[in-house]
Amino acid sequence: MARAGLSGARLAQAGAELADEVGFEQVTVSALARHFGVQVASLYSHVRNSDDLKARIATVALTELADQAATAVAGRAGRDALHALADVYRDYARTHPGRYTATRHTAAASVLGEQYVAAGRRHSELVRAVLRGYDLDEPTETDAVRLLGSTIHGYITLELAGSFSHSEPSAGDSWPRIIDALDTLLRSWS
Amino acid sequence: MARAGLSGARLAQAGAELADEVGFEQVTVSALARHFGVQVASLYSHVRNSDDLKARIATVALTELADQAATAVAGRAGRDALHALADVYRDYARTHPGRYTATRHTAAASVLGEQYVAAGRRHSELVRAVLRGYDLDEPTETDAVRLLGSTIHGYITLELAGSFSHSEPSAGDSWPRIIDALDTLLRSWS
DNA sequence: CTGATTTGCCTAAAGGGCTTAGGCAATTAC
DNA sequence: GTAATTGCCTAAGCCCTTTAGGCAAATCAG
Repeated sequence: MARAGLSGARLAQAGAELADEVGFEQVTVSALARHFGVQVASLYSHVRNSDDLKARIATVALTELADQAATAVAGRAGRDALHALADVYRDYARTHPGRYTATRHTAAASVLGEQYVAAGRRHSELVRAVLRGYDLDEPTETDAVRLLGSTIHGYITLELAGSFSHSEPSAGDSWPRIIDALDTLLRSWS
Repeated sequence: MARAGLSGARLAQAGAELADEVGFEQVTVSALARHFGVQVASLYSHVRNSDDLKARIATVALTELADQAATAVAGRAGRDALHALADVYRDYARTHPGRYTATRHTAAASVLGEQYVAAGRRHSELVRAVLRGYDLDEPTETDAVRLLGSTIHGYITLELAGSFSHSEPSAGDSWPRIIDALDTLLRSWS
């Protein structure tokens, strides 16, 4: 019988794609086995269990997102960098909703640790790099990291959940104005 | 055999408490049946299915939170009202993490609709009431509603996930400073 | 290239959650 | 007190997870 050529990495990758199609919560060891035309038990040679699979998907997504964010921020500063960074997150969430959800699957930290945590650190560093254009002192800079993270993540989460779709203006119109407001705020933060 | 005295409302209430203990995702028809010392199938006379149960819990939580928010905002305006409102959300999430998570279980809208949606509208109205202290024109007021919602919800989500627990200052220290920054921003929003 | 070892996928089986169907007993209504 | 209703029960089927043990394909030694 021909082998399917599975591996931890291929499962994580296929799982990420599946997450975008059916939602991260619906990604299951069984569904992935069906996708590869393979018995469910066969996947357990490559992932420890369901949590491990989800953690791997989360790590793939968080790393991919960090790569895109790094590219977007490179060579920009201030307001320009802020918009570029914010847009990367929002665009990623809109094109890859399952993967975006996966990035927040924080159980990943306790299961895989290492790579997931490393990707998380890259994100923090990128936000701090953008904030260097606003010269803030500690602890204000940390407050600002948290403000940006909260607002961006919060907006994306609510938009993905459809919270903005039943009222005017469109979610896409409010977005740049809100990022601009944050830029103004950062510029004048004591 | 003595009856347990179940009802949709009691299940929703017990489910909410269970959510705070074990996490909203772990609230299951089976777990709830165990809690009442009753056979699993018995719950199906009171809730349509698992989604219905979760939607009821979400509605209980969203309504309870709206009540608390309304009380907190009553008689306050401007910065004062903003802090009071924001604190209600954060405190609720910290004391009732399972219930807070439940409030964002938006599948609830499509299952139960009515009450859940009504509670959601109350939240929007409260935020708009607070914003009346900052006189903003449309569409800026809507942008501001979304900014506040995003930042507050985002911060709470990240804090609950432990994202702020491995760095200084504490999540409790950044919070009032971030809300103050939002107050300043709203005061000067074009 | 052949034989031994490793590795990949398989079958089998057990446990748990969800859900429906149908029955008996406790409660409520008359 | 009897009849109608309602509440909880047993039984059974389906899906997902996970472990154990086996056979065959790939890989490695000589």
